[in-house]
Amino acid sequence: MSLEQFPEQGSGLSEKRVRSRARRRGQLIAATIDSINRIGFAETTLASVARIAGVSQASVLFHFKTKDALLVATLRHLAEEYQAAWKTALAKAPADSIERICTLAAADFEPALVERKKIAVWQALWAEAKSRPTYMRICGERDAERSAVMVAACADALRAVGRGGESAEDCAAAIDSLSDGLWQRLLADYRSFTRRDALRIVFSQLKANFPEYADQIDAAARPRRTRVTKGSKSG
Amino acid sequence: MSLEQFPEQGSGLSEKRVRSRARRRGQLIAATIDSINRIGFAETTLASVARIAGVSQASVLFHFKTKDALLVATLRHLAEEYQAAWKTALAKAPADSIERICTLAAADFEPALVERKKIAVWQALWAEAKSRPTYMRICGERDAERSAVMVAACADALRAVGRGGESAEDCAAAIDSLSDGLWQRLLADYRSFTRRDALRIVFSQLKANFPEYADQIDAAARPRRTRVTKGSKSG
DNA sequence: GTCTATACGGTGATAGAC
DNA sequence: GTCTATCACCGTATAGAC
Repeated sequence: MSLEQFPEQGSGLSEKRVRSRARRRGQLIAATIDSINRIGFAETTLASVARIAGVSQASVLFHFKTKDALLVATLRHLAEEYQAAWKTALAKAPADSIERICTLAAADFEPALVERKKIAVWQALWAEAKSRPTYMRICGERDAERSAVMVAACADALRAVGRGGESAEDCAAAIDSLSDGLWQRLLADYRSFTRRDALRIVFSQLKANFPEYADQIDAAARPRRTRVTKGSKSG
Repeated sequence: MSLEQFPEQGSGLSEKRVRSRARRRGQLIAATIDSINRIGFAETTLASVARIAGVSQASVLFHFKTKDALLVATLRHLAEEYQAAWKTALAKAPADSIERICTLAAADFEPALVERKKIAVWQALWAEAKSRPTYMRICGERDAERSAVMVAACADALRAVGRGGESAEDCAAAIDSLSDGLWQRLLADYRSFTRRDALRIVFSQLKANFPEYADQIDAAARPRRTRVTKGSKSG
């Protein structure tokens, strides 16, 4: 989950140089997130990002050739973080299908992911995605892979309790759409609606959909020990 | 559900004049929706709206003093349309609590509301709302009233089946958040995901949450005769 | 009411010194 | 790499003719 790779210019740079570069880019992406969070996507300019990062406008453009490239890098960063979160969680989860469903559902609300400013940026970029093919592509890839895993887990779980005739797609769509809606609410009602509220609702809906697994779902809901361990990069 | 009222300058204008004005404003709001739908919120300018509406930029500013006023009017228009839709639906629904829940849940997906371009505008304006107090207020009012009705209906329904101990707030939040998420998906997967898919999933979740009312929910799901009758203005 | 013309500030991007 | 200075352009908004 390193911040950025540079496939464009991978060679000829000392490792130190590369890391320094990556750090700067990370700072600028963070500043972009801050800016969108504070003043919104439409109002975010190179000037606002530069000011928050404490550098000059030209410096931003030195690291990202264009404003658009900066925004795309920001979106990609969030998408990668999201993907890493659920993949890591899934890797640690038992192989049982209902456990996998619970794990995937809960992973959406890991503390690092539901930071208010990040949700704000997701919403903003996602809203713009419709008219920006590049954004759409990045977001689409994010969802496709996860969605496939969720559908498969739902199909398994349904089959295991003799409900193989029901639509696993619909089941997965219900769970995932609920997550999306709860994210939205986390952004809107951030004072009165918390991550714990969201998790409680998610698990209540899992139980409603899979009453046969009620005990297991309760058990999965209890260890609120959602260790994120995000820093661990392979290398 | 008339397009616009003019509380600011209500007097001294002939009725004809007032209506002509309202029509123009309606056209400009429609053009704004088109623009946001096509090129996104950030790229929408007075020029783009004027071009779509087929008038000059100055003409837009004659009817809406500022660009911001135009955007606020657009958001307000959508919010009023939304509110009118669920209120009308609710007025025609039986008084039974589960019927009211079904009606409210289904009202979110009336054909007039789930036009792709309208969802696109909702998403865009909602994403900006965080950094625009005025938007937030308009959206907040929209949700507060409806949410209260939904919570009350859930509380009734739960009590009626001896589950009064469960949280009606959570129940309502689950239903409403699902709707929000499904709206998002209607926008993203508009080719493969339709209004009917959304309705099917909503009703499946209602049944999962209220298995005691399965028959009634099925019955409510069947009459897909969602007449909108939107034109009827009280006069 | 609608237009054309225009003022004026801010925006993304470049040039070139350090 | 980072800065200041600068460019061309485009955004909102206004003025004034018709």
